[in-house]
Amino acid sequence: MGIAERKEREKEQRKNDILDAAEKVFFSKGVKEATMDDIAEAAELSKGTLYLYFKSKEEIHLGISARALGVLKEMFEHALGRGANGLEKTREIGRAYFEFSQTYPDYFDAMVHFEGQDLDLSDDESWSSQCHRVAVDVLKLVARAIEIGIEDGTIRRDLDPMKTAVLLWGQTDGVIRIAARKCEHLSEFGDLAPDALVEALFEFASCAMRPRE
Amino acid sequence: MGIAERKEREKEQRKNDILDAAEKVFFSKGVKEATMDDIAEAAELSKGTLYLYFKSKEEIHLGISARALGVLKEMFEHALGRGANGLEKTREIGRAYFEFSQTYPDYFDAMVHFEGQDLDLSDDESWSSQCHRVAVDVLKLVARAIEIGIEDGTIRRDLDPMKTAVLLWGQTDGVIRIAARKCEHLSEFGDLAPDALVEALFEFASCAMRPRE
DNA sequence: TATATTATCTGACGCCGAGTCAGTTAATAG
DNA sequence: CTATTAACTGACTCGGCGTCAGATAATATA
Repeated sequence: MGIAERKEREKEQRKNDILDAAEKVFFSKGVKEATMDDIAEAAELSKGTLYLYFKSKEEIHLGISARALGVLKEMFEHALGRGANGLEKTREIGRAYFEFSQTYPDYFDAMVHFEGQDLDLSDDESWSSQCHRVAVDVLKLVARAIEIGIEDGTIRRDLDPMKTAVLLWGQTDGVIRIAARKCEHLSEFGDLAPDALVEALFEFASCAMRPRE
Repeated sequence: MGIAERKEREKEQRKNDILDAAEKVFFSKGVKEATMDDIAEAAELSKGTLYLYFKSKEEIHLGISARALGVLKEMFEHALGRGANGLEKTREIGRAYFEFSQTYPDYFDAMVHFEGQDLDLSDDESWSSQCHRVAVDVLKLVARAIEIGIEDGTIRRDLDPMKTAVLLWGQTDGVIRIAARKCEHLSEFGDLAPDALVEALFEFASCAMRPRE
């Protein structure tokens, strides 16, 4: 009896459709301004139906955050395949992060939103947990690049991969946020173009991670 | 006729009283959960009166952000007086930032909230502009520490003070956020205690800023 | 001191949006 | 063809933000 499975698939499909609609609405008029009725209309469903698939507007938002993290993870996977050595791979991941923030600014915001949550992991099936799992995967990719660097000698042996990954993540995240949001307001203090700022960060980080000669 | 001035002072006082009340409410039950009626009650005023002093709940929140930034600025000023040289002063400022986040977590959150706004500086008197001005002051303190370092030779000559200040700010901000919010959820991957993470960041940054021998 | 004018304050009310639920419709089982 | 279950609906409730006509207090004027 394949009916149960089909139903299951259809249910997943519905969720996806709703997220598609929510994305359109959120990204066009802003998350705060978007109403559940807007989303319902865009999804061609009644408001009540939305609540059969998502507990709240917040859950929908986190659903989009999960998508964002998925995209980021994919970009990191590609980046990991690029650089010639561990240090370069790490840098490629950093570049991928910046590219992500520029190419998918709305996804970037969604990711930022997730990061701002104090997450409750009690329910494994919640979007919050979903996001967290992907975020951990993403971090592990960074850690992997660092490990490779340690093995091939382009990165200091005394660094702990995971700890350094968290560090790099935090640094890059912080700098990109400023670069993305505040640049224009600081232009009076010289050229602080986003890409210049981010490249400077990579210089800093590379310098700190390279083995001392 | 000193009446106008007295009135002016009283008006400022009222604003402060309202912010005091709002702080209590925001910090005890959370910004999202707090209602304007809660604040009105805490301030022993009617809700309508709040709107004579603040345009919206959001404005009150930004008012608190401005306070937070004020506290941070003061802490940075003290830190600037501490270290023996420019590089050390820069590090002291970093430490002050971490201390700020630990000592005044609610102010830290308020500051984060401000940073998340896409700020409209059209109105010079708005709290948004107020916050921005103090934030720029704060950045300038960092830049000053770097300048001192360049002068006394503890920091590379080729770094632009303001650009580097922005960079350090972003990095530190990002790492502290993760350290503050996400540590417990990453403990499975080794010891990622906030202070250890932040110290590692300072090591990184010092390493990158020091002149190459 | 009595009265007019202005500044400050009030809280009931309008409005809007999140989330609910009793009832309808469609799909599957018997 | 009917019974049962699953999927859907939209009118409704509830609660919070922000408003405004009117009350109250402070100051100016006669």
